[in-house]
Amino acid sequence: MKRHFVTIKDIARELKISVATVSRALRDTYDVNQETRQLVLRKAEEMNYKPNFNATGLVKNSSHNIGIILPTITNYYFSTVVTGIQEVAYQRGYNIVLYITNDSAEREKDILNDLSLGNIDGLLVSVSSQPGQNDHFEQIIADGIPIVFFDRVAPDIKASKIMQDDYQGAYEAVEHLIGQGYKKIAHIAGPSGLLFTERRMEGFMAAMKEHRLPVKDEWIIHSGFSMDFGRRDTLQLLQCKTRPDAIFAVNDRKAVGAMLALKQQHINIGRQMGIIGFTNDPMCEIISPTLTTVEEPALEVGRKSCEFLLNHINKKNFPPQELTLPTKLIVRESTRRK
Amino acid sequence: MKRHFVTIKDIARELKISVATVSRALRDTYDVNQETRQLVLRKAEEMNYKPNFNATGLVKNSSHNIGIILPTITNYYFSTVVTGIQEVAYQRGYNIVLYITNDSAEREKDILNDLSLGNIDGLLVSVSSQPGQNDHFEQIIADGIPIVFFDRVAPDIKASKIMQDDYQGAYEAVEHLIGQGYKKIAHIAGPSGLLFTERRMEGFMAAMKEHRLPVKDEWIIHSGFSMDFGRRDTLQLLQCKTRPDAIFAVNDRKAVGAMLALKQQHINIGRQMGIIGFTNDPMCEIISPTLTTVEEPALEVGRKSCEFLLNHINKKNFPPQELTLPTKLIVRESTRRK
DNA sequence: AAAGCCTTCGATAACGTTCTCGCTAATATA
DNA sequence: TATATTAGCGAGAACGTTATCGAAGGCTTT
Repeated sequence: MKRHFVTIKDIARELKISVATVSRALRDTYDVNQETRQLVLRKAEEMNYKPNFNATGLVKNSSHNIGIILPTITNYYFSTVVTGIQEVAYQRGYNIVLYITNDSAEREKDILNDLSLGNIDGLLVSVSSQPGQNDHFEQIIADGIPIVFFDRVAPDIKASKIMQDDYQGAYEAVEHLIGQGYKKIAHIAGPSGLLFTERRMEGFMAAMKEHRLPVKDEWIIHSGFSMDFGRRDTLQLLQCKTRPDAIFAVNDRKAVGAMLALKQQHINIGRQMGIIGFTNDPMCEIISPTLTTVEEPALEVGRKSCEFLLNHINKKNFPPQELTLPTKLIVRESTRRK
Repeated sequence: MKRHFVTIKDIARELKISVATVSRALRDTYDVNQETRQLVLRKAEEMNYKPNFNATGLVKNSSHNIGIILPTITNYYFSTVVTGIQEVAYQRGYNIVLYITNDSAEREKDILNDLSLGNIDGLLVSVSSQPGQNDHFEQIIADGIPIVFFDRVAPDIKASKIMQDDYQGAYEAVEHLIGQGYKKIAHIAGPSGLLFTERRMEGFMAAMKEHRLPVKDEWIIHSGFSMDFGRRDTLQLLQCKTRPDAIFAVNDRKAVGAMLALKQQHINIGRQMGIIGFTNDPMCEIISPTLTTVEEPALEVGRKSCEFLLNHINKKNFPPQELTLPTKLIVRESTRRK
């Protein structure tokens, strides 16, 4: 029943050298003869040696675990990001440990408190959209645990941040709408206080200004990210004194909510009201008419975030960096005027 | 920079007792006076002591990690299951380690080989749908690592298995179709060799037989789980000598694929052809007409799987069990004859 | 008063690895 | 030839915890 694993002791005994030499041979080439090194490597392979993380962790004070804190994994974007993270973590021999906040700032704080920091080498975080102080993150960084933020980044913290080009993506989205002949463009946005929400807003504003189109205050609504908020925001837009003729939604879920509301009101999507989303969730192709959107490089965001974090963990003095990945406009039926 | 954690040594020094006593006090009440025990517990609380998993793991030969092997997490069912698993794992102080196979039997095998077994206390598995031997799982179980299978279980392995009631769910789905007046019912199934695929097939057959409805061979198609397979299967069904008037799809994705194909062929969904799926993916309510389906208790499957696995890990001689959770029919527009 | 039994605790050895020393032998420098 | 330097390696401590063994002290029983 009880298994026994091959240890460096076994290798040392077989080769009649000391464990120290085996240890060195398996890691650096420092202070060890190339020949003995080869000998050890071959023997290790032959005996199917696998390092014991508990032992290395105990002396190195590390765990080979990286934590991911995010609002949810049951949507396309986040589950894809996690897939990307998993890909590189797996390659580099790290485990990922998932913490799901359900988009609650309080739960986020609880997790951070419970978190036995000794059990985590680094943290990948996408913050909750609920307003809240972010000083608990600062605390953790001060404790020496590196954090990389992705997508939903905390604006005022000095740490690496990976995002898609929200400004540019929004700009192109709105420009596309304008090119299709829409003029009165509304924006149903996410909660304020989130960096990417603001960037998309700025991209929207810039495009409108560039084409000298007016933006009414009533055309801009901040609310949550869910489909239902999209629906509600849209119904509200329909009450405007000057009714918009197109909607730029902060994400696909809200765009879909908007479409559902419009269908219910028998407003023709495309002709009477153009809709564009953000993300490129598979549901864009399921809904009818199909939804024009801005594709986000979710997989790549995941991969890069993880790579950055591992750099922070393994290289001393890897400075915090921000990385912005490009987006891509995908035109479908919901913005076809016809 | 370098943090220092509170250890049982520190507690021992403060209390002027030995580490052995502290260790005992923190775990069992065995061989330790209630008073000293209380003293230790209070001190530990006060000093904010957190056990070092590397140290316990080293002596106990465990890791507090449980592995999850599954085809993908970018769909509603699996991401929800993972959420459920995470919930109970988190509660019980276990980390979860994700391995994604992309539904490839080969990658599954690779992962199992790479898997440093010393680094995993147990495994939660949903097998790939590609045909392949499952003896590598047997090997791992023989090595003393418990496995719990969920959803896509390997039929011939002696281990705990958590599933939804696929037979009953399918039975009710088909009975619903029959109740709506459909008589020529086709089944676009998953790949054969998977237990739940077979169970749904059996439920389908039983309902048809019960109501004395004939089942043509050409009405049954085995293929993959993706939307695109659903589309292709449906186009094939439309070529049948006797065209079916309803389709029971093995999951929602295939059902949606079927709907897309039907829409493309201008066949009215509901009136000319009823459609029912399985899972209750959120997209059921997005597509038009909305999709009737059988809801799976994904979250509960995740929770229970994890609970079972932790039992296997922590209790000696916890026998392998099978658990079947109930499903629920959800009627929407795609089966409304009107 | 001796013998036996609990109860409670401490000393110490593991667990597998890395790190710090210091030693030897070989080579380079003076 | 004498002295530094260096490459290569081993001994042993350390990391935080649990397990084993036995000791001390108190109690009961004879």
